[in-house]
Amino acid sequence: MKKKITLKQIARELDVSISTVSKALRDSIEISEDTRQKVQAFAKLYNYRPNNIALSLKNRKTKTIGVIIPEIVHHFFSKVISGIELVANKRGYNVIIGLSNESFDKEVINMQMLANGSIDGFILSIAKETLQQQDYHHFKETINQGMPIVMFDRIVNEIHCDKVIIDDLKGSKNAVSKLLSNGCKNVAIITTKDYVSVGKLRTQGYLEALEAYEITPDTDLILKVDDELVSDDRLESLEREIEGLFQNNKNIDGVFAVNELYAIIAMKVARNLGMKIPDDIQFIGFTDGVLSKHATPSLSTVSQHGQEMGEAAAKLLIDNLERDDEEERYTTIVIETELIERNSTK
Amino acid sequence: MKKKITLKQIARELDVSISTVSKALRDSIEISEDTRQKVQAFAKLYNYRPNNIALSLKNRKTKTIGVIIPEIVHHFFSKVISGIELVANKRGYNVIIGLSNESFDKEVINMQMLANGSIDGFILSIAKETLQQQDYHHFKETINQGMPIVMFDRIVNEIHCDKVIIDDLKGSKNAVSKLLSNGCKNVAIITTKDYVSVGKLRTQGYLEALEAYEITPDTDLILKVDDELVSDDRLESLEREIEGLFQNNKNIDGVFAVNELYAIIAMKVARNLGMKIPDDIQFIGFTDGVLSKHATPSLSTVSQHGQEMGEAAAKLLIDNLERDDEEERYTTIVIETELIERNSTK
DNA sequence: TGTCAACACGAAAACGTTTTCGCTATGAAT
DNA sequence: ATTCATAGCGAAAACGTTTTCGTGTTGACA
Repeated sequence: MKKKITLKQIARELDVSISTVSKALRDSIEISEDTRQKVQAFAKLYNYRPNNIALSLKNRKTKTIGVIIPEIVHHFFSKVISGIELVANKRGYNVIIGLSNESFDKEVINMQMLANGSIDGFILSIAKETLQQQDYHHFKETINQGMPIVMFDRIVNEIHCDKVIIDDLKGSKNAVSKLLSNGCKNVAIITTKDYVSVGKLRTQGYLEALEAYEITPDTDLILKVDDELVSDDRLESLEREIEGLFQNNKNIDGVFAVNELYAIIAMKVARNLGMKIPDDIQFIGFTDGVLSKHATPSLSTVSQHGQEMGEAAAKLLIDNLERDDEEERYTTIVIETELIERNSTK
Repeated sequence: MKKKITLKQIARELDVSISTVSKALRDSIEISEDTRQKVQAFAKLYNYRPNNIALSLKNRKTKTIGVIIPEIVHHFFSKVISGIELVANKRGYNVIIGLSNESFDKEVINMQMLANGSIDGFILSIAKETLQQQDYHHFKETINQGMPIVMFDRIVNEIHCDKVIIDDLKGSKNAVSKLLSNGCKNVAIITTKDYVSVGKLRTQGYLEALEAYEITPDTDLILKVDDELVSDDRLESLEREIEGLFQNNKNIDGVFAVNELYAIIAMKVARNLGMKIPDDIQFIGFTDGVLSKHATPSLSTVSQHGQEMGEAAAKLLIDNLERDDEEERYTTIVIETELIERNSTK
């Protein structure tokens, strides 16, 4: 087992100084051709690589990005990470992951763990609990210490930083408009409680679409589900809620759901009730994931383009990190959504 | 913007030495009650936290685990990460992610990026291309340099290190036996090419189950699909392949697929051909993901318990890192699979 | 008064780099 | 012969810690 070799060891071995070795390896003109070759050959032989930690300490930058997300077993978030990793790697950065698990405390702890010099900046999506408690001091403190943050998807206006979002309102408005233009007269929405910003916005898009078609919203057709974090028994009760929705409103002929799972479950319930998709009832979901694509019938969805969001966020952060003018100008990038039409709509 | 404060700054501010500050913060008995309180108060006021990079350099350990996986937009792998993160965090470690994207080169580059001091050890699952080329020098070198590796799922016997696997053979043998005991007479398997070790093992399990039931394997019923990495047009051709399988073998009444997607697609094809599930034909997949649970009919699967695998791998690695006896004894942990019966089987 | 332990603190090394500055020897130019 | 530029290299500082060792002051005790 030959341990990693250091400059000091090379220096001792070749009977030169550490500085000489360092310079020789970086092709400095100060060093004679002779010694340069000697050093480089030796270094190659022993497979020398500069110690990253030492470099980080010296340069006061780690070339590492911290990413905090609510969960990773989730198509959207893993897509985003995939995008982050892509541009980060291309630009010589590493990605270090923290999971908040939708918990405020874990979010804070994770950020503290990373903010002590381990990373150069954050990319994050806010935990639900944090959104509920509306306690954002940890973000403010981090930014105050000079560590840049890029937020994506679940953001909050109160915090002043770079952001990458989609136009939730427009995306859902489009989707609902599509249902209406496809002939649906009674479109229901399955959404989340309002504290989830995206849920709220998507509900608003629904309402605006109705308005554009001069339809008065019917509160009976708006189902606000308690939580997105779905355990197995929550699933059961969700099914019953949706079943109730359909039973009490026999005229429903279109459903817009603010996420993929709600839409899939609603389709299942509808089919069990004997409705034909898309003839009797049409469905559109939000967030294009593996479920939408492979469901039967395949589900039309509003794609969030998670990978692009990740790429944009990473670009924003790294550009910021490598920009030397100190002038802070925060930008918000809006990624366009895309309505992917499949077999759950006509 | 108040930047992070250092020991040196505290020392200067309070007119004591750096050593005194350091000791005071760590409650050393060398320091008088007076100065201790003064220093601690000051540190708290300025929210002092030791710089992680400096600590890493000094201690020659980073308390960070490097994870290299083929892709992250994948239920199984994200589950594993989730498990790794859980125990890593609990034990004060961070997790840094590298994606090989199934490419040999990216695997090597990623490992080099991390092996230069950024991490204390690796947890990884081998890229397909690496398995094909059978070039494992980067693993050997890493281990030789004293950096421990834990492999999970896609392993290779040639490399001597800790491993976490499932009993692929047993898992698939169980699944196929289940189909047979459910009355299936002609069970087909949809599998991958043999270079993917798990594909090979699962195929073998299939054969052993048949043997146990004294059934002679029919090569027509063994469909070896080219690649697991499925792009959209690959999907189409996969459907046609499976359709061919069914058309040419009308007697098939059971299907075992080595992953979830193959099973879902096969179910779809079968349904389109007018077969009733599970009456005419039964299905079991491998890898319990979101598709299996929410498909209609829901798919019976062999669960790999990804999260547990991640937890076990992290525990193995950290135990190794924190053990001081130098005696190397590699262990292989086998995580039990579980057959989850849903509606695609009787 | 002289000795010694205990106390409280500081200096410095070490981790592995990079970089600035200074030094010496060589040869050329005056 | 003296000056001077230059080539080639080394010493040391710096990044932020922790820890070992040394040192000065105090008070107690013989």
